[in-house]
Amino acid sequence: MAIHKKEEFSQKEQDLAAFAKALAHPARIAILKLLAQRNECICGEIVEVLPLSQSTVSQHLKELKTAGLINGNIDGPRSCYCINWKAFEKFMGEFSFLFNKLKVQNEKACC
Amino acid sequence: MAIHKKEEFSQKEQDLAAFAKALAHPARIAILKLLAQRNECICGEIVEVLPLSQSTVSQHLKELKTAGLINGNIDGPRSCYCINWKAFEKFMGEFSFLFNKLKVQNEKACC
DNA sequence: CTCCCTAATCGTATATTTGCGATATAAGAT
DNA sequence: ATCTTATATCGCAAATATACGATTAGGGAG
Repeated sequence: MAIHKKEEFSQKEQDLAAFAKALAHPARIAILKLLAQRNECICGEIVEVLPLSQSTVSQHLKELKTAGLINGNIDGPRSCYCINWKAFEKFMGEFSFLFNKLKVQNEKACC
Repeated sequence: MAIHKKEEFSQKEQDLAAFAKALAHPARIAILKLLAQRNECICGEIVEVLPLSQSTVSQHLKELKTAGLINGNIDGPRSCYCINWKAFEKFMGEFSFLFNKLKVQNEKACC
């Protein structure tokens, strides 16, 4: 890649792409699923469930956090994560807006 | 990456991740937006709109097609793409199922 | 058939992601 | 103060992704 061209796209496009990138790995999907399923936020239980090392899981958690999809209470000995539903809904909403809405006027596709 | 661990996750997790990965680049978001906006399916007009070379755009189109998000009529001189709304809805539905549904029982988050 | 035009593919350079072991950090227990 | 436990971070290796120019392929026009 000579130069990153990502900056040349609109902010909204970049934001949606960043959101999608955060979801673009089965481990992160699995983490989010776990966080969504448990009543209590989890910490290192994730490490036991996933087929990945502790450091790798920690890295995935960091990516999800950086993307704003999860919140983390790093309080001392154990840290507690949970889904940031607000951010989640925001992005899902934007996707729906972008694609579901435009779909109506475009039903007669050629292929 | 010593070994790819992606295979160790469930098929559904892998599928969702693959879908997200297809969306994980502003260029591909822009392409999908374009395809959704135009009544007619487009071909190389995309190249003119995007700040990328023809070969790069072609590669992104290929990725979207491989992911099943778009259909392509490669009919001779010019090829015509359009969004595969069915696949799109399938994935959006699965995301909603996974996250929106689980949200209800998990409103009292700790962080 | 030869000349265009459009689009796909190849080869390659560079950037980013993924994964892990080792190490650091931070708080509670002894 | 030291040990333990739970996480985060660093450094590195390998795999992927991104981008582009050059080339190839496949029609239509003349």
